[in-house]
Amino acid sequence: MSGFLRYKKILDLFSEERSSWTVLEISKALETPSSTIYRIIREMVSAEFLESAAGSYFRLGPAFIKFNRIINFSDPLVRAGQPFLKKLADENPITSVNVLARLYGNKVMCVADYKSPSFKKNTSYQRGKLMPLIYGATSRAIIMQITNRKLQDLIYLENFKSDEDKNNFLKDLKNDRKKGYCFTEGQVDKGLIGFAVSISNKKLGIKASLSSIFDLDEFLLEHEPIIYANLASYGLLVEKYINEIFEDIQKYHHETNSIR
Amino acid sequence: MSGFLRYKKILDLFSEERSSWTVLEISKALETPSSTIYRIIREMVSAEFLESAAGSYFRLGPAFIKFNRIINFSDPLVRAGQPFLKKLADENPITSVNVLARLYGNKVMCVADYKSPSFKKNTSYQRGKLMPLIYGATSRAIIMQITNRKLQDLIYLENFKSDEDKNNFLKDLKNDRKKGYCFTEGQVDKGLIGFAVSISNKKLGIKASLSSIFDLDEFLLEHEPIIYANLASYGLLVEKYINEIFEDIQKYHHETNSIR
DNA sequence: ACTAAATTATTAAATAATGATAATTTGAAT
DNA sequence: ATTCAAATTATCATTATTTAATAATTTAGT
Repeated sequence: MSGFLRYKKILDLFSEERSSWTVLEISKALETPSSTIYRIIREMVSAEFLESAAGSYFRLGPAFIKFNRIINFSDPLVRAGQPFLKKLADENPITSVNVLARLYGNKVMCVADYKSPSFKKNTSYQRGKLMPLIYGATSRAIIMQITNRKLQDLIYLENFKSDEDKNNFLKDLKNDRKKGYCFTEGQVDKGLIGFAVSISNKKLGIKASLSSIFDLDEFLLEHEPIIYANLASYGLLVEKYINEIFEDIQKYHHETNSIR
Repeated sequence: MSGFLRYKKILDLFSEERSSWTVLEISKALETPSSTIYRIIREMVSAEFLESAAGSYFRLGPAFIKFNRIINFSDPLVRAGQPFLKKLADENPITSVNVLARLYGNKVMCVADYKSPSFKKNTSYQRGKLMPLIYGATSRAIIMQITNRKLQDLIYLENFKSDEDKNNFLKDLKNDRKKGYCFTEGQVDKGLIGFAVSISNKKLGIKASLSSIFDLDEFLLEHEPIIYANLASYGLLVEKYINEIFEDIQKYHHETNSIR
């Protein structure tokens, strides 16, 4: 264990389910002597990436809140898409959860979300949550942008029930790519359905999706065209704004570089 | 430069004002050879703490969004206080911005906020933003909990206009400590006034504040008692919930330890 | 005030980081 | 497709840091 990995492995222990650890627990989990862990933890506490909690436990530190904010105000995808999620929700024919998501390692991460105030069911899509790569429209609309070779690498570790299952998945993906949008039913949350379109920007290396999730009980077939129309138009709008943000950044860098 | 600091120094370059950097720029800023920076950046990109943006620039990576979420769902202060901010806003006599804040190094950081939808003016208090230690009711209600010795260390670097200024500040702070609440006018944002109470939990090492910020133009003297009453009662409520969360955590740790 | 647990300090040995330079890859403009 | 500069990676001897066993100290709960 060396370099940044040393620190990352400790941070990765902290999860929603288990959000505080003692040095001894970390030491056991990583099979590393506690004197070493004590030293590393001390470093991370002084950097505010960890902080001590009650009873010799440690938890994640406020540095993450600070950097999260900077991302919120600077990440092109979040900046461009965030403001439209409420509008999309308001224009959808029934209550919905609306999500911007992107790749994170071999998972999909929601980077912004807006839920209609009266949406009743629980949904897994919340900002910062990692979602499975091969289930749900939100994920499909992202991975359908990825070319075959890289896709193979990405889904290498996914355990499909059978080869047939995997081939069907790939065939469906190919069809979705042609259509330009995705639909799935109950793949992530029982009783919910999802519609999604791709969001991309080559220059910024963005491969993402915009999706709306509905309660199956409220959904009627006649809603479908409106849903698709909304997603398609807001998808394009988000892409347009990403591009504007990209140009702003370019201009800014140009200015700051010529000042010197 | 060694240990975690190596990585933190790079991350600290990224700010709201300057959210993307090239390797060469980082190399210059930190006076470190670019071959070293390239190696470090590569590590951080693979850990998703940084990611490459367009034109050989790098920006903060999605790891921060993920860990921020875990904090949201696990930090006792955020968990306990977040749900009450809207209620506090709704019960205030005029539109307001309501903030939970805590110490972050020698600054004060807002960790949760709720703004009445119709609040018009801009305010500096937004989640994740660092605020000055010695200005604003939000900060005062935090530092008034700190005993003299530690307070001296904390404000050591603050530049007061004069020694008299500093002494007045300390005297006012002592008074506020007696009263149990703080009021300031226009110290952080022109045209805004702030009211705040302390939030603390000894076991969890929490020193924080709950504050309401109002537009001076809307404010009438008759609002004052209601504002104080709201802050006082919600402050106590938040402390009560922090304590319940503390006990939950204790119970959880007890269980997981006895399983083994 | 006592005690066990938590944390820090100290070390030589083991390991990793550094940075100058060379080699390679990438990407933008023909 | 070709070119060329800029970006990135690879190499490697030198230098500096990390490791982990142990001892010393501090902290926190009765």
